[in-house]
Amino acid sequence: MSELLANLNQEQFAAVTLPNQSALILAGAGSGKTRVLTTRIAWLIQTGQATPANILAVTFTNKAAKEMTARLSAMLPINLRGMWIGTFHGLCNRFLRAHHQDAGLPAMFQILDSADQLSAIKRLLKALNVDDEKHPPKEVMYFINGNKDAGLRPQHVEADDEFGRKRVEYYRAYDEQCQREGVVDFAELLLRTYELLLKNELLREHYQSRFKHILVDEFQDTNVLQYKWLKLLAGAGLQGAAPATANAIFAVGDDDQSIYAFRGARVGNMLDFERDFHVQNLIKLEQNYRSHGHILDAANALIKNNAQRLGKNLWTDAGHGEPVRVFESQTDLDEARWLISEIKALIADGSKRSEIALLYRSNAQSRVIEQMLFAEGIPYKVYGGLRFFERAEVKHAIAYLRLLANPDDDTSYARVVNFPARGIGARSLEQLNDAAKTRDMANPAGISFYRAVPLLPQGKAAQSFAAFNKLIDGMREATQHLPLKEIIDHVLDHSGLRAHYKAEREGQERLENLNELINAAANFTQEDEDSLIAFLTHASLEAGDNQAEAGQDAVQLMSVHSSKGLEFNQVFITGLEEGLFPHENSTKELDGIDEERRLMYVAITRARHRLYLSFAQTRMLHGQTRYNSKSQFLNEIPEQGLKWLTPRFGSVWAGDDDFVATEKPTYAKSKAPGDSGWRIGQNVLHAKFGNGVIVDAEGSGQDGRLQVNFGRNGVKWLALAYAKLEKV
DNA sequence: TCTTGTCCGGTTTTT
DNA sequence: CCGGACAAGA
Repeated sequence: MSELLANLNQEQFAAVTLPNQSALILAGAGSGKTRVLTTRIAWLIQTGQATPANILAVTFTNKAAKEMTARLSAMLPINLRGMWIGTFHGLCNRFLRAHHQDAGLPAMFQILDSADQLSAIKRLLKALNVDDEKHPPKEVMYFINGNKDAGLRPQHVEADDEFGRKRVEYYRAYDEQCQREGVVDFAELLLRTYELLLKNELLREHYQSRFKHILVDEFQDTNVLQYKWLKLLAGAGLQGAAPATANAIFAVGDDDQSIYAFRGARVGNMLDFERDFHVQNLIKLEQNYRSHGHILDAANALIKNNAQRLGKNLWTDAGHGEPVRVFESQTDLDEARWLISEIKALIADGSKRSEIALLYRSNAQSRVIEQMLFAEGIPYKVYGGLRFFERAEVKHAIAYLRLLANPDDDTSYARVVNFPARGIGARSLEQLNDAAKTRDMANPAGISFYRAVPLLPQGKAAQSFAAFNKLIDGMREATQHLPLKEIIDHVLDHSGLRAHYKAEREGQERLENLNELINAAANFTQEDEDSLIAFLTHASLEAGDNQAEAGQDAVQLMSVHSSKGLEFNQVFITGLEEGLFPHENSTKELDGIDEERRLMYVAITRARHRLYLSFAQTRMLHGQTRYNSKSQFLNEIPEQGLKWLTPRFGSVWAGDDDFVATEKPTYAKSKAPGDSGWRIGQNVLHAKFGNGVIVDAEGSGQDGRLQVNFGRNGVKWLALAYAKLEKV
């Protein structure tokens, strides 16, 4: 016990040993968050306050869940089975597999990843003859997911115009299609689980009495539905305050690191949680064990510019360390050249390449840097590309496997019915689609492609489809009792995938990936479950690491978003320019700049010993040279902690108007009425609509109109002469 | 039905 | 500028 709690600082200790009540732990970057979470679980068990079966620990990424499990098994000499540790989606999947009947799902239900979902929606819209100019599939997808993430079914969505009604109709049709095909998308995993718990009292009470301790990692990233789900599991009721009988939720999060609002995360959940669960135990972990003082000072000073924080200040006893280095270059190419020389120097000084990270706001920025690293022969690894299970050839193989498990999965059917080519084109598939829409009493929603084949009028197409069905059935029978690895091997041969890629000139790499799939299957061991289903779930839920060239000591390139949770000895934050970081699109969203600033905060706090910030005066973007001014975030970091590597005076950035250029500059769009001081991106307050941000403007002075995004209150055009707007 | 050209659009990402 | 998505020829 004392061993368990040894070496915790005062706040960590307090958090770990809190009494059995809900608590919110504000854990700053590098403050030992994971350690507190895992030690808390171990402590609850060791002191006899909980059994493993009483624990539910939920994270956002598989990586975090694995890390937690690994650390726990190092701490506890007991079997961790019975404890539910996993991602929101993973846990919901587990729940739905166990209660698929109550949830109205087939035992073999398949999980659609985002790409599958998009193609399912495309197929649906095509079948409904929807004009995809007016309703682009991507937007329909965002609409559906946005509503599911908020816990809303089609009947809950209000639509006040024709356009809105149409989208709700598509949402409803999409849900019907998924139901018929026996597939669920990511958001559905959560929503289905939530709804089942809501309506089934027996199940709800069972899980409520089981999970006495619910622990949540990265709480600031939860969306509306995830929070509702947690409340339900905790027995906290849906409205208002939780009763005293509610289970304890131990939430760990950092509002300053909330960078996923764009995908539905709601920081406000932290405040709601405090209120709903009468949180008396708010503990701040502010001692940072990662970075030197100057780096933390920069981070603290920057994030102070955000309003609406829960408030937190990182400190360290590791000393000031080195100043933050700043480099200004003429062009993006110069920036890359400087990066290379600096990296070479660091390596020459004995730094490991894998301890050097190059961060950027958007992935497109990596190209220039990559090219130069490649030319110089410096090993590097880019994160954020295609992942293993997202590769086309792997998805094809998976589609065949899914059809073995569930032939009604139309997305998979459509994907491979003509791959490799079997003379079944778009025309034939359309015919089949028509046949599948046939409704009768037995099948009010229509039937799947697979089942529609016998309904086709005799002809060439009907024969081709029948042959394909036979192929699938044949493979299913032949592989029925084989181990997973041999199932896949059989499918690769009999589907013709292997032969297809063998014949292709550049198919070598794809073949290797298919073999890699067999390897993955061979290493995949799942105890008491149907191994094929388990493997398919694994493929959907854990897309697999990016092209990991394991073992190679390489410089790390990634977007700021993907750097969250990681740390490096030396960090370069590149492209610190207005329009790029902060990104220009962010100015059009409510609180957009604040989220960009949190992003910058995340970036800064990745660095242990040395932090570099760089920006370029001109940058090639979309084939055009853009002239940007340096990022406002640079101005928000106090000068005394900075060390400029380039001279500051004579900089062309003395003022935008003094700009001297040989080419005609293309400024970032900034039209605003006259000199009134209104500008795009400005935050404003309106008596009726509340807080908003200016997105567009026309006219000038008192004749001008401003377009303002008021978030949930909509986007409005306001005439300056009438509307009373305050700058915030 | 499969290959070649043109057009468009272009943050961030996990599950 | 560069890749993906779709429309016209072999």
